[in-house]
Amino acid sequence: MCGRFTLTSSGQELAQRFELGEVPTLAPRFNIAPSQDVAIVRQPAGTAGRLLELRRWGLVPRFARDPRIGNRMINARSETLHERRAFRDAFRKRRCLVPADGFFEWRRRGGVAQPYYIRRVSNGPFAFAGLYEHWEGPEGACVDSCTVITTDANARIRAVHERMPVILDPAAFALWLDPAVDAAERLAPLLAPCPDDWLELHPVSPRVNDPTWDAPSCIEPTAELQGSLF
DNA sequence: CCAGACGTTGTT
DNA sequence: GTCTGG
DNA sequence: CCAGACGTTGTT
DNA sequence: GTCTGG
Repeated sequence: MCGRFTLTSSGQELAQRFELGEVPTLAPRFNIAPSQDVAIVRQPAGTAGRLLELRRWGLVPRFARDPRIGNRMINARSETLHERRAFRDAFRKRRCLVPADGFFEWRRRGGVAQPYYIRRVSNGPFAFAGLYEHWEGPEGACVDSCTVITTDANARIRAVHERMPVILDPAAFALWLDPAVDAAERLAPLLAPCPDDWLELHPVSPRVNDPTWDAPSCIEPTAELQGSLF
């Protein structure tokens, strides 16, 4: 799955990769966690242009009475998107890209959870497939939120974890973002595990476990944690 | 009909 | 154990 | 995802 | 809002 990621690329790199107009450089983030604001790229209905904006990570369905439900909607399974009530409408009409330049997965063995950092071999920004939603509560409260779609891990990632985020081929961005497209049979093929050779991974310090620790040390390679001696 | 969920992951 | 917050 | 709380009453 | 479960 995907519960932490990084975004450190410059505004220029993001603008180039996602075919955006001028984008301000965001503060580099080495430990983006659920409930925090994340950048997304979307194409509003009735337009041909893309825009980058910030949204809360953890999708709050329109029908939610309590927006805290979003804390448990940080991922959506690609296999069941089309039938889940919480995601179905967003899958048809509100798809987005979630720019990232790496993500974390934890390998559990015995009592030890070893975090790994995973990034592109070519080491630049890429896109998770995502969905977004707009929620309005009583008294004018509103939340603009998003979620990251998951799929089976590819062979390389499977050494660490059984699931991984969907990473879209840039050639698929236009179709994925087009709000006029709502044919599940055209979109489903995009939601596959990315090729093994796109990604590389290395173990990192468990400092990344603390969602308030946001520093370059989150992604520096380290030795594997030692398991319990007992 | 009404009430209650609406989700994923991992672990057992 | 389960939920909330980051 | 992980970390940290998980509760009420009364008093200041 | 819509579906599932009772």
